[in-house]
Amino acid sequence: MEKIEAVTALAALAQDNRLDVFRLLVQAGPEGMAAGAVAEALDLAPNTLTFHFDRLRMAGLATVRREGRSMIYAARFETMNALVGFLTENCCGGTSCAPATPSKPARKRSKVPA
Amino acid sequence: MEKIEAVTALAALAQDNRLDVFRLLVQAGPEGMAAGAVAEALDLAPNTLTFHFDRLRMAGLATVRREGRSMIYAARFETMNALVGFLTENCCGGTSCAPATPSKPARKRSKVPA
DNA sequence: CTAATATTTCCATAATCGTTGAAATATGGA
DNA sequence: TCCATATTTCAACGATTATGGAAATATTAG
Repeated sequence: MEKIEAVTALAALAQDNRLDVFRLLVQAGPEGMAAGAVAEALDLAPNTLTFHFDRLRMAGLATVRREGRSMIYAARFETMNALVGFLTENCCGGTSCAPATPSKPARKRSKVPA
Repeated sequence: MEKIEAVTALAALAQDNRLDVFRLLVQAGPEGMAAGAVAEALDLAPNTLTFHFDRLRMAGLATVRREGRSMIYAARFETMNALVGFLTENCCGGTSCAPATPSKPARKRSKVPA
């Protein structure tokens, strides 16, 4: 995942209501969930919800499909996985989130291995 | 990690320059890095940098200490680790980022039966 | 003390954000 | 067809954001 995609995905999740929406979609699983059901579950106005869905979709974190009168939104797990991967690789020490690569052997403190 | 902390941390990382700053701090390791060094490395104005450092600190993603005339900023790996944990737990299927509730082994395409 | 360095604080500004209300669009049913 | 349902689009608004310039603060050197 590129940095710009990561920033967009992070921004998409960095909002109270939108994070709730995404969590709900995750819980709903791959089958997804109708916009109306999300609106009712989270008590959000339909137009506000459309705004948040758009953000999630532009960030690659959700997909839509029409089913009758309803729009069914579903989480894109692949993107979420890539985001977590990006954060782990780029914003953590390495595999786990440990202090990164001591460029030279630390003098004062001895580093705890693993 | 609470949801509100996660949102704050996500917002702190959801900005181009700030993500760069944090990544640099991660690379710098626990010893941290002087504000001026970050400014030079990323070509950012000192006041702009202070603004971004503040965000990172308020999100618990960085710490400061004074060393002579310099302010040394360091990444808070613990918070970053907690954030990744939050995302994995709450925004993914479970341990990894797999589709939640695989009630059935996902055939090619099945219409919603409910 | 004064001067230089390193960083922060203050004020201003354009841009973006999240929400609302009203109107528009799409679908399915009588 | 007309009507109800489901969702989107549009226009507007106050709030927040990221950045810039100028001035203030803290520390060290001379």
